[in-house]
Amino acid sequence: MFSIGDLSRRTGVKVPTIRYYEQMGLVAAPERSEGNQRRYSRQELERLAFIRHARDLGFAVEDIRALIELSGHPEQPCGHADKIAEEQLISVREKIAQLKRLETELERIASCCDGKTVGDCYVIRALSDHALCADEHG
Amino acid sequence: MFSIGDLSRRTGVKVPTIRYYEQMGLVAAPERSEGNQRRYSRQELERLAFIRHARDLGFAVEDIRALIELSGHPEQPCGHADKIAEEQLISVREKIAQLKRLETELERIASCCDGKTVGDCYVIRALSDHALCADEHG
DNA sequence: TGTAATTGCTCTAGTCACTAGAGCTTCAAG
DNA sequence: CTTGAAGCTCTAGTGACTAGAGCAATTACA
Repeated sequence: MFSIGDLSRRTGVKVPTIRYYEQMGLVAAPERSEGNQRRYSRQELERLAFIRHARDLGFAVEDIRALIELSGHPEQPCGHADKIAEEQLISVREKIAQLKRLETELERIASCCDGKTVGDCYVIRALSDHALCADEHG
Repeated sequence: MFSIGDLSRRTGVKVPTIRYYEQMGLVAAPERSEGNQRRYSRQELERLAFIRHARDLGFAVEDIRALIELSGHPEQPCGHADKIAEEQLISVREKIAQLKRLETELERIASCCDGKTVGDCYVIRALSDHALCADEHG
C-alpha cells in the first residue's frame, strides 16, 4: 500500500495533481486508511505512471481518458488508440512548424538591432511594423 | 475614429480580446461615443497591431507590457528590449527541441502498432511501460 | 421616419491543467 | 509521548482568452 506521497515520488506526479486527477475521474478514488488518508495499490501506481507518461507526450487529459477506457477493453480493435496517437503526432508537427517560423522571425529581429537607444531599436520597430517581417507568421 | 469592430477587423484581434486587453491595461481606455461605445484613434489602432504582432511571435502579455513601456521612452538604451526578444528566442528554441523529442517518440509509438486489438496495441503498451521508450522525454 | 439587423455594452462564468494557500488532522520516527 | 512531516478539504488563482445572458446603441434600408 502506498501513500499519496509514495505515489508522487514514484511517478513524478505532484501530490495536488494526483488529487486533481482523482477529482477529474482520471484515477479512481482509492481506499482510505482509518484516519481517512489515501492508500494506493500497485495497479493504481501503474495507472498513474501511464497518465504521467502520456501527459509528458503532450496528450490532453481527454485523450488519456479515452486511452484508459480503451486499455480496459483489450479485445477491441485498436484503431482508435492509433488514431489518437497519430492526431497527437500531427499536432506536435504543426506546433514545431509554427515555432520554427517564429524562430526565424525572432532571429531576424533580435540580431538586426544595432541601435543604441529604443528610438532606433530594431526589436521595437519590427514589432511596430509587420511589413518588416520576412514572411507571414502567426 | 474606429469602432471596436473596425479595430478588430483591421488588426485581427477579436472584439472581446480587445476589451480584455483594456481591462489588463495593455491598451488605454479609449474615448466613448455619446451612447457609451468605444471610439479609437489611429494611434490606438497601431498599438493594438503592435500587440497582435508580438502575441503572434509568442511574447507573453507581461513582455509586451514592458516593450510598450520601453517604446514610450525612445531615448533610453534598447538593451532591455533586446533582452526580452532574446529570451523569447531561447524559449522558442527550447520548445522546439522538446517537441522534436516528442515527435520522435510518437513516431515510434504510432508506427510500430501492427496489433489488431487493444490487447497487443503498441500505443497502449508504450504508454504503459516507459521502459519501451528509446530515450528520455518530458 | 420607422424598423430591423447588426454591433456594442457590462457582467459573470468557463476553459485547461494545474498550483497555492489556509486551517486543520493523522502518521511515523525517535 | 512528543514533534514535525505529511496528509486532509476547501477555496481561489494562473494565463490568455472565450462564451453567454440580457440589455442599449448604431446603421442600413424602405
